[in-house]
Amino acid sequence: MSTTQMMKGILDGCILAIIKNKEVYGYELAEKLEDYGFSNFSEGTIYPLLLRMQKEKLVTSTLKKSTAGPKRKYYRLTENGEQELQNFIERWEILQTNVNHVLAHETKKGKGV
Amino acid sequence: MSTTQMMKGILDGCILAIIKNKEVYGYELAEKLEDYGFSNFSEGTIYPLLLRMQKEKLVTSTLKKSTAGPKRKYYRLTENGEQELQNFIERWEILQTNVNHVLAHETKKGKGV
DNA sequence: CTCCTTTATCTTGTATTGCAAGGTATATGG
DNA sequence: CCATATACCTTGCAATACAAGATAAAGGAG
Repeated sequence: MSTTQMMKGILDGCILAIIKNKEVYGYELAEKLEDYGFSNFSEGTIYPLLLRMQKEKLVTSTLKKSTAGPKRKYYRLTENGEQELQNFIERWEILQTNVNHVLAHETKKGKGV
Repeated sequence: MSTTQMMKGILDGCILAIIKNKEVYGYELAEKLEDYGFSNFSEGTIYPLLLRMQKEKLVTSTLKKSTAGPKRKYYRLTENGEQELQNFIERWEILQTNVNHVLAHETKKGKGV
């Protein structure tokens, strides 16, 4: 059991949520996720994931010049992506409900963290 | 993105939580998890997971006769298992906080489910 | 007794996905 | 030309959920 495993299938949703608000590029996205508290994850995670999401038509990308390096690839949500984000939110809420229900089963015995 | 992927590393914690309260056997555990709302998962998920947890010394097992079939293997938490359950709860709370923070970023735009 | 159903466990193989490690490309400054 | 920072990509590995199928024990029908 590790934090790694708990991220499976959840990072996707978080990325969709961030992109929805405004165009972002990969490097920037990684920084934002760190700000949100998702630590210890590398570019080896984020770039393959973005490419996968583009292949699934959840996002589109546009190259734009940067002032300080190679071109940035900005991502934007497609309609499919918005739908998928909504699906993720619903699944996440159900998951939270179920897991918290199971844990309440345990913490009711008195183990306030 | 699927429900399957979102379960990674989370099922472990839920199982530990259920076992903590009272000895249960695999088949029974599967039924309980379904009651808690975890649908669509099979014995091919639960038995390998229980064996893995036993190998990691998180649980111990005892065989007991059943009135209606082969022997049942009852599982019980070890001290390591209790510790791991506490670790899981902490990780789960952090994950919830982070993901909900990201989603608030999105839902603030007005999309009440 | 033999066959079938229900209960209960285990094994094998596959797909998904997070991540470390390492590689490539562009702009600026010495 | 070379070093550094920014930015992106590829390869290979490890963890794990699950479908499909095998095994085993007990009770009832014929």
